[in-house]
Amino acid sequence: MAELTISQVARQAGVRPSTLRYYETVGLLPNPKRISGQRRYAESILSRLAVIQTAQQAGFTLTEIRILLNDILPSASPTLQWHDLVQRKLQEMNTLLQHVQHMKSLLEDVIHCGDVQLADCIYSTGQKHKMMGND
Amino acid sequence: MAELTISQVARQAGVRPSTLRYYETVGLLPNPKRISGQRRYAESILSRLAVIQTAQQAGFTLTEIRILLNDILPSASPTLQWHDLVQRKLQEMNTLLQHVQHMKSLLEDVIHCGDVQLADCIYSTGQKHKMMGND
DNA sequence: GTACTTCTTAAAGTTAACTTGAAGTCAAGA
DNA sequence: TCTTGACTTCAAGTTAACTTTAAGAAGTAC
Repeated sequence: MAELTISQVARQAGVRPSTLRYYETVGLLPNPKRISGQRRYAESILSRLAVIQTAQQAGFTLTEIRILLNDILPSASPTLQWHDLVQRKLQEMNTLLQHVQHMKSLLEDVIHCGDVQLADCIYSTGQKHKMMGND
Repeated sequence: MAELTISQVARQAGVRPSTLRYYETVGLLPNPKRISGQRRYAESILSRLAVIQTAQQAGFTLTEIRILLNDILPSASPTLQWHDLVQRKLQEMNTLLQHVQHMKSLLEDVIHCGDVQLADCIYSTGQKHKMMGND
């Protein structure tokens, strides 16, 4: 089984070596084997990194991912905490989704302002959205 | 016409006094009149702040808002730059929207993982989404 | 006149997720 | 042997949008 240097792992995972060292310091990656001081990784690190990236894309913070990887996944019965975490994150995503959609409609409204009293228009658009309870 | 202290403005606008001072230092607010060293604002500051908040909710950064308020709005023909800015921001919002929706579907997929090999499931869910070009 | 509140400034702290820089080690190649 | 390239650590820098802190001044109430 091939052992990978930090820059090989970095290239294959699409991150920088410094990112991997950083992940190590914050406890996201285990301390790898060393050969004359240099890190050597098993290939399995790549799927761990993929999990991290997937979780990141799903909106988890690195702290949450660390908890997930180190505390929840290795535990005997991860179900409860895991589902709680995902459900909570799903809630956050829904809120964020509404927020983004609100931003969009705000922009779409504002783009129909004439140029004459642009500031006034932005102001009244903001007020209108406030009225609509879209905040 | 009543003149407002910084904390009155702050309360009415729903921000902290320190935020107003900060806005002043970054050029978002003009230097207000002083009475024995203390800031006094005309009520019109409130609609300017509302414009700032609206623009912020629309996803503009403070730097963009500063440019908008100081450079574009006071200029004779703001049309082009203004529309460009809003269109670009609308693009960004659409991208963000897709991203958030992607996060959601990722989470919804992952929540259907059994507990047995959760890490594997997250990994393969991530791969699946990669395949779908949803990244 | 003193206690209290609100204001002032300038500088440093906060958060997340890294990145950059400085100074040094190590192994391989010409 | 000398150079080159990749690695090492640790500390500090980056970005955005503020917040906090410290130390002090000014106005108001009693």
